[in-house]
Amino acid sequence: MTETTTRDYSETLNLPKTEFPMRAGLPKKEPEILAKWQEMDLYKKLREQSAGRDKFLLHDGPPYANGNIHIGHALNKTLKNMVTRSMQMLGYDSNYVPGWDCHGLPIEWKIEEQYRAKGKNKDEVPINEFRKECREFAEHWINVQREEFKRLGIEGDWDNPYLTMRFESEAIIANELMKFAMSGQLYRGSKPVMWSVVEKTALAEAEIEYHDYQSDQIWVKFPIVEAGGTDEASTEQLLDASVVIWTTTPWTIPGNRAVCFSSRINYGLYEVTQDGLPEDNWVQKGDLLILADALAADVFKNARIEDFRLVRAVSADELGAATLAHPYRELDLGGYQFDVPLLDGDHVTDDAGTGFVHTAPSHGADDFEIWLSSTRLLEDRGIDTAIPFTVADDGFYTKDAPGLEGNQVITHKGEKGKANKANIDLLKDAGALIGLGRLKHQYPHSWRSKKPIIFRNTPQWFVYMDRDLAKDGDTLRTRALNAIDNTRFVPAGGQNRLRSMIENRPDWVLSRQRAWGVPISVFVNPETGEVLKDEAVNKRIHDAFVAEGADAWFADGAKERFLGSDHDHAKWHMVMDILDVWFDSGSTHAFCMEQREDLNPNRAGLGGKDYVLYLEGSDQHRGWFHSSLLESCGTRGHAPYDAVLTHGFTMAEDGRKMSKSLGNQVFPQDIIKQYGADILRLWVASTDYWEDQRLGAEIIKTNVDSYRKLRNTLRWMLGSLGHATGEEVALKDMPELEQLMLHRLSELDEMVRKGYRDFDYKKIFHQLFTFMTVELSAFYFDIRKDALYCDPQSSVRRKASLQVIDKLFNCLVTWLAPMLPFTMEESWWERTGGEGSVHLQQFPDVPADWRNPELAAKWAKIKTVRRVITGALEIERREKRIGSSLEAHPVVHVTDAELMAALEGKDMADIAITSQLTLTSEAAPQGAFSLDDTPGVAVVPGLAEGQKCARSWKILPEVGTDTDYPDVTLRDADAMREWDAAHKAA
RNA sequence: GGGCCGGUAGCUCAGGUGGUUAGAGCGCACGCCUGAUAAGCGUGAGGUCGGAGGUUCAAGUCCUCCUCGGCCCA
Repeated sequence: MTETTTRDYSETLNLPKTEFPMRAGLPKKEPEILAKWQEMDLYKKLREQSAGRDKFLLHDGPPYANGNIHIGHALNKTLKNMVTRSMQMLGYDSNYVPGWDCHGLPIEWKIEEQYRAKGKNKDEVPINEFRKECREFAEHWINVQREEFKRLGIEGDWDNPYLTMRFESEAIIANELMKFAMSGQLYRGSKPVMWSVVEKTALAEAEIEYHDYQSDQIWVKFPIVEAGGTDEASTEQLLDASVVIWTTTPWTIPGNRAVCFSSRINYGLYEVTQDGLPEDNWVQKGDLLILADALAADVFKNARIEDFRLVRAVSADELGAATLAHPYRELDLGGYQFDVPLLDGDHVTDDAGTGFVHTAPSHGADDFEIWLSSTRLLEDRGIDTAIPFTVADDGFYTKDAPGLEGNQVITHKGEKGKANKANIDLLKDAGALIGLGRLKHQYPHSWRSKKPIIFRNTPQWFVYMDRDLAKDGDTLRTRALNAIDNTRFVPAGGQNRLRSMIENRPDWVLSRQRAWGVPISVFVNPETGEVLKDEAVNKRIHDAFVAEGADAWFADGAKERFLGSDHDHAKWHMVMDILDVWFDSGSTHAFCMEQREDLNPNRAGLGGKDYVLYLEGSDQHRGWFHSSLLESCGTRGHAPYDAVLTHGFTMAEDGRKMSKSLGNQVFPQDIIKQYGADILRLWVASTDYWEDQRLGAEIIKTNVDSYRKLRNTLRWMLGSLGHATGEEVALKDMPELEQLMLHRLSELDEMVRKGYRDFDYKKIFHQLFTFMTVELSAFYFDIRKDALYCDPQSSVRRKASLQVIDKLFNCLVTWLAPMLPFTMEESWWERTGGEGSVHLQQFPDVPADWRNPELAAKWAKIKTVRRVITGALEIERREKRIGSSLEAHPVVHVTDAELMAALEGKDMADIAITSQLTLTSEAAPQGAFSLDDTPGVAVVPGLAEGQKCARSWKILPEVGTDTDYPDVTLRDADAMREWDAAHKAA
């Protein structure tokens, strides 16, 4: 035996050659890429590149500037970024200007909190000093969030974002408000708000804490004064009866205007049958009371009655038709002569009380709501719908509570005043009280003073929903509903959701009794509620705000300055309320989009070609989508957007809400630090964001795995392309396998473009990912490795493959760039030697002649045959007869003529990655391998004959027949001749 | 309590107008390769389609109820 020293052929192979690392190291790499983008001023290049194109404007909904970003922000901004990047690459000018919401309560709280820590009181600080601190606080968080957003790979005009607190913004917001005033849409009304007597201030829901509190509870009769029974007798019977209510706030009785019942509850007329009651008992034998059946026994117990009987049921119709008298009507106090209607209300239950709810629209949200929504019904019945101001800001009754003036509900120290006792006494005098007690329960308290709060009616500023504007029937509501019809909603369900809100919403309340915001910069006649309409005054206000910000409204001498000399200063009062922040953000289209040259759209819906999209969480149907719609419809007559896209919320891995207490929160900062922003973005791209999504450790891990697979596939392409020369092979000269890949690219191109237009990122991602793993990595690349590594440099097959891989790479990297901007840029730079940016590319034009469905159909057949071959080889492998598939020589029996036709001219050994393969149409012998779902194909496995090629590892009889290279195949011998010639020359 | 939305393998997703044994990728298990190597290839096991009724010759797909979860209201 002679020992042949075999040459090391590996250096003669075109093995993958790339610097692109297998492990990404994204947490370190991404900041470097960001720095490079900054250095090349990518944002500016994008703008220059797309100047003059049709605009696709994603108008940013402003996050609130008061803390680090959370996963919801990350999702939101990432989606927005996928929109802008993809639209830019689809050929639009897709600019993105981020914004921030800066005014409002939460920031005020933080500043107040800081005051408290220093023992300072907000009221002792001049308002503009306080506002300055709020401004600085917002500024700080804007800067923090800006960096966090940039780190996510969000491209936009970060150097010039819009801010609701910028002077120009405040000026335009005030201007928008004054438009509502000038057009008569703004009016002064009233509404009950949560009020702290101690602090003499209105409180928001979030400023309330619930503590135990001992309330006085009373059961009160409201006599029926008008009734409509089924017949005369039943009517008479009702007129002798009373409806009973229960309340824990006796002081609200003067404000009573209605009693609510529910048509879903069963009510009965009950008669007291008890003998021997003391003479001074509040309830006497023969009294007729109407109560919910479920609660009657309980009520009688509290009225100290043991014997009673149900006379008959009382229907909802009877109740709805009846009218009650206020219990104070007969007391001669004046002011309680009005009728008290019975209103059917969903909020009424029969699990506590009497089944009837005392309704004082001045003192409760439910009460106010039902009173307001019953306006028409009440007016038809001749009932005055005015809501009384029964309690002043100091807790004392006003003249609207006749007979009770001088009594206080809550004292300035937060203790119970005499109001409850005074009312209880009056009720006793009137014979209306039937039960009395105390109740310890949870009651709202001010988070600041820890003292109980009350609901009290206060003047507020509203915008009419149903007042005619330009013409009959042209109301803010009808305008908004029309605008909704003309807007595209994705997903479509959002349209109904917004519509039903607009259909049902009450008038728009704009005022807040606050300090940090844009003022309701109007003057009002305090007697009549008339609003001053003077363009000259408005202009002075606007100009001052532009120069000094809205602080100008609160500065000394503001009234004189703005009113000037044309108006009686005694007659007009400055409104010191501020605007609800929803009005601020509802005006972003006015002070950002319309004001910026590079945005101001010529909208498709309005005759132009630009397109405006709003994209936020689905909660914004009630929020930004809503307020922007009303603001724009009120001032411009149409919606500020062409389309509304919504996303769901991010849940923990178990599908429940993330919460601090459950410890199931996921922070974007943590993911970025540990894995990188592209991992987070991969999650966004892979999930169904239209619904709620889940996120947790396992899901992140899945995405990390996907990322690795995707990255390695790219890496291999880059490695192969490391040998590309750019030589072109004509489509018709390419092997079918290459043509097949181009066909697939043409199909994917269509899918990707449609997917981006539909904002359907998960579809794009899943399809591209599956394509890369199944069709590229496991099929095309696996097959072509032999040709790419071993073929001679001159091989057309190899050149065609490199050309196709180049196309594949180009398409994939650009298609994925909106989703994975960092990794695709890294790949792009690796391929181009650091030139330009993938983000400056358009999605590649895919030639029409790549599409070849006939070829695809043929190759589908080839693949079914391949499956049978690999199945057969698997058995051999399991039986340890082979290891590598190159050790095999299967005999493939194809008796199906169609399948056989598809295989015509194909090198099936290549396709099945075997060294040899025999194809025959003869019937297969007994025991040949086949698959149930692939009739007509059977495989008899066998071993490849011949020697193993030292270069390509194929086993062929020809190995040894080349005299120059006796240890390789003839193909490899040719390759070696070329290689040696080239290297000798060099 | 009301309005709207959702619940398909461990994970992420497909499953036009109801129609053969419900699919894919990832993960997992096992095997192969060792020239994509903290990689690549293959095979396999995983689902009473949230639950219960109903319509139908036939339902993951239609209807009703229940349940769990979400957003917005109250």
